[in-house]
Amino acid sequence: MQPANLLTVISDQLPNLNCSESKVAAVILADPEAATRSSIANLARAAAVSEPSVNRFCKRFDTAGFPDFKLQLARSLASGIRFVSSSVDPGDDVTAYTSKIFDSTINSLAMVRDRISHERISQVVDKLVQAKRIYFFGLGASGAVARDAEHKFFRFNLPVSYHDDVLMQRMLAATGSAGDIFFIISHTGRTRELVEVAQAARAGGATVIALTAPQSPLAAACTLPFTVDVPENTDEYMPMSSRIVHLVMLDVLATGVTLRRGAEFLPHLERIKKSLQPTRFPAP
Amino acid sequence: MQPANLLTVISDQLPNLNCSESKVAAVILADPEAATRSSIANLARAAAVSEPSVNRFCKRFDTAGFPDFKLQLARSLASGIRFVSSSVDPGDDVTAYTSKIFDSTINSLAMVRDRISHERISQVVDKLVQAKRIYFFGLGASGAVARDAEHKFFRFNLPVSYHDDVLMQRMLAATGSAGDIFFIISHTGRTRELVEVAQAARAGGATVIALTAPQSPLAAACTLPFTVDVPENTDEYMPMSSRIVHLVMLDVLATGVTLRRGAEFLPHLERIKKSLQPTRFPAP
DNA sequence: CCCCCAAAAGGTAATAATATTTCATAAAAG
DNA sequence: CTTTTATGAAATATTATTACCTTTTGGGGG
Repeated sequence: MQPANLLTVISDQLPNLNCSESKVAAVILADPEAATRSSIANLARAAAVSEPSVNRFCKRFDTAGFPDFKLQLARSLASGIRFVSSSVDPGDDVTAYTSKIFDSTINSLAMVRDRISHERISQVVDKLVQAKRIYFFGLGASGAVARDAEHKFFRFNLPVSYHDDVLMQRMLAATGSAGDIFFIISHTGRTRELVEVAQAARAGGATVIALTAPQSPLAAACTLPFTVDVPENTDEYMPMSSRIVHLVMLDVLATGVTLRRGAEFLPHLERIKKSLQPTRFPAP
Repeated sequence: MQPANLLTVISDQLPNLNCSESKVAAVILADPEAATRSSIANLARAAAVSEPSVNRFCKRFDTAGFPDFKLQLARSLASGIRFVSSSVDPGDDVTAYTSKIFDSTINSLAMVRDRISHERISQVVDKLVQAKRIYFFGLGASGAVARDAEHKFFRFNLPVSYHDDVLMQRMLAATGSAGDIFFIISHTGRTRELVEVAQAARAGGATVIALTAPQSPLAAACTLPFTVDVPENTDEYMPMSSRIVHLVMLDVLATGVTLRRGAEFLPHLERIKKSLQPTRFPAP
């Protein structure tokens, strides 16, 4: 959707530029941020060329003119900064690592948002709506995700549980049958235990949905793979953002199911909400 | 620090705007991308106001004028943060509710990122680094957050546990003493049980940190309130994004602690990572 | 209840800033 | 010695800003 980063394009084209154009390029690449703020006269002066030269430079890069060029530049800078600064260094101070972690999480979410198959979400919601019973399975960090999922799906008035105990998972999988959904959550999709659980559940005729990495053994082993591609953090200091993405995906699924249930389901939700009131101090 | 997203700022200010300013805001929010491309005359016409009104609008939002405003707008658009005006409607299709949920989550994160006190993060990290023992407490959805926190903090080689059982929480709070940290997570901060637990733990000399809403009874009851202000979703269909924000805040804290521990701590983390290898299928 | 004033909001038109085009000239290539 | 290409000066067009004027609004006295 977004065209290639303007700064990259400029530096790629650097050898093909003529004298005054490359002077302009040099000034812009030296401080792109400043370039977005200056006027054409300013920039021309800084590059020691005439204003029309700057204008020609802009048009060369498929922009309508100088103002449009600045706009595009600002855009590439904004998206660029966030991608570049995504890993935490040992020397980072609070401000630095805090925004890096937030930015990288936001990026993962934005990326998945733009790439996720809505078709597939629809299919998964279909299955969940028809389910007689749902099990959420996860281990380690994904155990917490499974627990959160249970907490969201119990509202739908059907038997839902989460399990982070491999033995329980195996036993439940062995007894699964048509109408049961085993919803398996795994960051890597390569955990042997979970793959075996998926196979066992499938053998019994149950539906197995896996929220996991694409092209993983787990995705291959289930009936309906629901894969999200979250760029792997190789950085030692960086937290896994796949957990977060998984949680949001489950929010989406739960919302899909709620909408499918229709408006007559709302009083039920309202009742659940009300039930918590006595446990709380009144709102200010 | 990154300035707040311009679109978010505009919609925050929406109620404080006068007639023509809100007309301008409406046009911009309806199609921000188009706004970055149009001239001031164009936009004024679209909003049925005069050009100076648009200019005044721009200055109200701390920009130098219309061109600068467009630049900032372009920047906000490129940051992966998309502005979301409406919440989920019963008539929404998959595409609509999926992006609404993602966008609203991303927005909450961006908002907290720009408003959080780094000073306070630092203080909390200080406390956590010095802890002899950490308990994470949460109920309901925050129980899953507490569980995730346990999974992140156990790496630091000190006794960490999570509890979502009120009786356990009470008993542990009663036995807490200096050097213990009770880290209480609550979306509303108004759960009576948790407030009482906080008071009990504090009475015993333990440090009580609460990740919760500002100005809540829980924030008042603890030694070190660590508040995040996540706009409340009044919408029936919309999931709570505070859970996600809390998880990311805990990521930040864990990263802070890791960095404090220094490089000699990395082999320890590496060992933990290696321990999982036999449980997995090899990576492709 | 009305009138008048003050303050705020909004528009018109003049002005300033900025960008673009046209055209002339100089340098390089053929 | 052309022809092409690169470049800048100046004119023009576009766009934004300012200054100033009109209308509206709301709030006390008369």
